[in-house]
Amino acid sequence: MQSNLPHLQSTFTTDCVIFGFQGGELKVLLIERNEYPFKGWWALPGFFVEHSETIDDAVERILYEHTGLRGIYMEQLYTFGDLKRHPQGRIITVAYYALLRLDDLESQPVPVTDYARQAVWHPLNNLPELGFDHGHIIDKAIQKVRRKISYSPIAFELLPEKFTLTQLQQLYEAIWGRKLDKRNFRKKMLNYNILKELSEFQRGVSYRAARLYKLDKRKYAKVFQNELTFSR
Amino acid sequence: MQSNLPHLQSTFTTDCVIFGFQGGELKVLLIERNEYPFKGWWALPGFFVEHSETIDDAVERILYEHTGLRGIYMEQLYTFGDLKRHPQGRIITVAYYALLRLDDLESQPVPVTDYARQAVWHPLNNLPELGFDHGHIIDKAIQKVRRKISYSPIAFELLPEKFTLTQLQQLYEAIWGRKLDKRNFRKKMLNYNILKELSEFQRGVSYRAARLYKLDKRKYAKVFQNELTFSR
DNA sequence: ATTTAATAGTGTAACAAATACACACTATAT
DNA sequence: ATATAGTGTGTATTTGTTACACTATTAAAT
Repeated sequence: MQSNLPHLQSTFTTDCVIFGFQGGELKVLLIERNEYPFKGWWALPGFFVEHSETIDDAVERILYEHTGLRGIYMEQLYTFGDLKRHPQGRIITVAYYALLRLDDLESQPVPVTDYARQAVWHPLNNLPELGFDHGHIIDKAIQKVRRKISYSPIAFELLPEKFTLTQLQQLYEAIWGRKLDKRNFRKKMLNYNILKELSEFQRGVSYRAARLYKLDKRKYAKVFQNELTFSR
Repeated sequence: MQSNLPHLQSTFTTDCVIFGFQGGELKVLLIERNEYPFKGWWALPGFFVEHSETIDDAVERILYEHTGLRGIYMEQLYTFGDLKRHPQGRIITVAYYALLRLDDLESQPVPVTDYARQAVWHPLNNLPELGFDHGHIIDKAIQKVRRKISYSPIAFELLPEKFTLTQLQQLYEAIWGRKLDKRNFRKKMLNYNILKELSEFQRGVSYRAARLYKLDKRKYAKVFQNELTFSR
């Protein structure tokens, strides 16, 4: 903010907590690092932000490098700048979180970068030890998502296009870590009038097939502006 | 996040949206810049973060330099990193907001830094044109505060220790930009049980003096953890 | 053909919270 | 004494939240 300072190279990173939902469980995509520091450790996907890209662009790039997908829902989370968080000196990281439809992935993601040896989905409730302050970043991310699904329909970013109400409920339960009443959940959710009831049903299950729903995009957009109040 | 990179000086700034409440109005402390770029323009207080301080420390320092106060409530807001936001190249800024009891200030604040010629409280609804992307940062800050007073008792950070219910209501009205019903407001606020009714009353008013209240710190702390739901 | 297992799908009563709404009271200034 | 300006209070209505249990449907196993 001051003048007469040298034109310095920016040195900050971005790290991204990528959430997915599968088998009734929330998962986080972690990489095994192939570079020092923390070589061989698990960590969040993330890298230095290039000089010519915005932070959002850098995150989109990182998401693409690790998942092969573009246009993933993402939001800035917090900027971490403790003096000791990076062994090479104080390097701040602008952390993001992203929400991903796991069924959009064709297979286990293969990162196309050098700094990651592999990328693996880990259940949120059973994470390995992480390098840097990445454990802390994930904590903050889940807290944010927990709050945000109460007033914003971001949960749908984690579900396939067509989903059952039970899947939606299980997702809320996974994020909040608490069981919900089926009848009350359905009543409330259908009352928002943001779901379109399809005439399609689940297939390949050995019990009564559930009806599929999808978002009504127009109403969804309105709700995104106005805010929901979804609690308990 | 990668190794074998030179140990570079960090070059990022922090800017702080300092809110105050006076005369039923929300105000923002702006400085008149005494340095290029944007010399002579109004802008947010903010500066480069030193290499040896955390971001929080830098913000506390900046708050102290401009208000003479320590221990002000503050929270990180967002990190802005557009390529064009700073004329000297891409310098990101980690923006914070702070809430200040204006009656704690003895007089108009005098900044002790070189880069500010003066610091002046401006009504939020009538701001001058600002340098950098600072207008945008203020927008984002007020949105955040607007949401946050719905679930967290941060409003009290803007009021004197002893306040009337009408002052509290006017503060909510100023932040939300909407009139509230007096009876409903009082019922709801008193129901949270976080206020202590004093036997003191307002003085020096030419009409019926209002009762003073203050926070019950113990109950306040609990509510801070558990969250309120204060809407409408 | 019948049974079993697994999950889908549905309604109501009780309670709590939010809203809408109007008038009497009190301190001071003149 | 009276005008002024803001304080302080209650209730009925509507809306939202909670608690709670059984029947329906399908595929698989027998």
